[in-house]
Amino acid sequence: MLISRPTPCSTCPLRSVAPYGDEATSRASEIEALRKSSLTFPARRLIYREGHESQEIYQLYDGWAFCYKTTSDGRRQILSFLLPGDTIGFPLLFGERMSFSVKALTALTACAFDRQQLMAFLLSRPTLAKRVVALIGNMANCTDEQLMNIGRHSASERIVRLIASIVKRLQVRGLGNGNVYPFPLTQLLLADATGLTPIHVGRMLRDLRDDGLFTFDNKTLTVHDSARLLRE
Amino acid sequence: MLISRPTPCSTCPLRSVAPYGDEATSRASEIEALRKSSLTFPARRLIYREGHESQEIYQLYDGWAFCYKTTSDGRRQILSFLLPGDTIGFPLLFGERMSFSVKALTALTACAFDRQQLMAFLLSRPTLAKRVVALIGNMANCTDEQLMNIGRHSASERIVRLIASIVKRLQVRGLGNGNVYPFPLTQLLLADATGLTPIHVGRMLRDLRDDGLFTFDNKTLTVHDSARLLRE
DNA sequence: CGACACCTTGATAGTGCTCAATCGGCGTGG
DNA sequence: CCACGCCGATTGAGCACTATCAAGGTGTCG
Repeated sequence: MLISRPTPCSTCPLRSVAPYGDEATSRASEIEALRKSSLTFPARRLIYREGHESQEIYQLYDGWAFCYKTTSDGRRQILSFLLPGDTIGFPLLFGERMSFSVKALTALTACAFDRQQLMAFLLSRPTLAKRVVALIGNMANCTDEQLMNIGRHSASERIVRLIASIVKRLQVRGLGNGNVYPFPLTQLLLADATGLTPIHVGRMLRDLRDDGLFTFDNKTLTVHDSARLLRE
Repeated sequence: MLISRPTPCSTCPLRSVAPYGDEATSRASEIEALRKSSLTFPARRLIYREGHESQEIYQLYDGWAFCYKTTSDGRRQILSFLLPGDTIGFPLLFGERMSFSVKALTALTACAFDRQQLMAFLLSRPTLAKRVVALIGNMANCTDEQLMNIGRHSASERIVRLIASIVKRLQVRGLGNGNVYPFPLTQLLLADATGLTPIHVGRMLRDLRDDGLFTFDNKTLTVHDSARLLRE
């Protein structure tokens, strides 16, 4: 847990993968002892509020969530999406206060850890500490990528890159089936993540669909031109 | 060194402050032993290139630098500006490869550390390790702020907020004199940091000047309405 | 002096936003 | 079962904001 597989190029801040066993489960027994009750959240439930404290960190088992900040006048910027296996509330590892809000996007199941216990455990194991440190580096890099994406790309490029980054992460985790992936995002969420208007996102998605890149409806993404979507 | 003062709201990723002694200099003697030769870079000198390895981390004594990424077609996104006291190449603390480039903005003087030595030292001192960890949290938060700034604010708001964040950092470090601050940024640099065009940045700066917010010329920023610039 | 970097202005084009209306799906409650 | 409300997607028309292109001006440095 809290271990990052080498996700080739994902644009995901919080990225502790391997929910169901991988090379890191050698330590599984010790980690299992730290797990508190597993629990569920309904869709749209606020999990953390920006600026608030919390002693609990979660690992996402199933479902999606997203991290965001809001401006004083109500505009929202989504910082990242959390997929199964990700850690919810990662910043609580190095501070007791969340710098952004997190909300459940779908109904989700997760497992809770005590912030301090988990941190103490991770720091007590040098190899784990190293992995956490590498993970932090990845997180920072992904945020930087997103910054460049929003700052220096056109509307349709932003959408393509955001979706590509999510698809890559889904692939790494073995979610999805061939060219078909679960994809519960709405146009409003895509807009808030890319700095665009939901209406304009809709237009761009139509263009991309007409272009034969991908289609999505009914919370399912179907990639028709995988090479073009995922190339750089 | 590598200690972050509580900078109220700065938008600065790499933020190890206190170049010339503060509460942390209690450990100064130990740290001094780690310092390698101090050195200078001319303006516009590339210090790190994205994707390359390096064993040296620098602490900036004097002058400005900036971190950036470039797209395949040459567009540039500036991620952050580095001020005197900041650490150059912070990501090398948790990885041997830089995920972005760093360039000297002005001529600058700095002091070198060996990456591994420094990391080992910081991790061997629990109180220092804690500070590094807090610093990482701050860095992430500042990048998130910048993401929201670019994603959800108008051109002039972006510029105001970017400049406000820099002014706050200058204030914390005691750089600047009353309402006058050193400010070596060009309109092109502001554009690459805010995701705008240099020409448009110029127009917005004119409007802000006409509005009586601030003026800047000759690498000097004069704030006329400090309350309005720094509010929120 | 020439070369260069930087700033400024104008005219024009285009990208993305705002506003308004329609439509379908879905859950809730009568 | 249907009515209703809400959410989300889609379309059109018009506008605002930002980019692009072109030209000229200033300062600095060799």
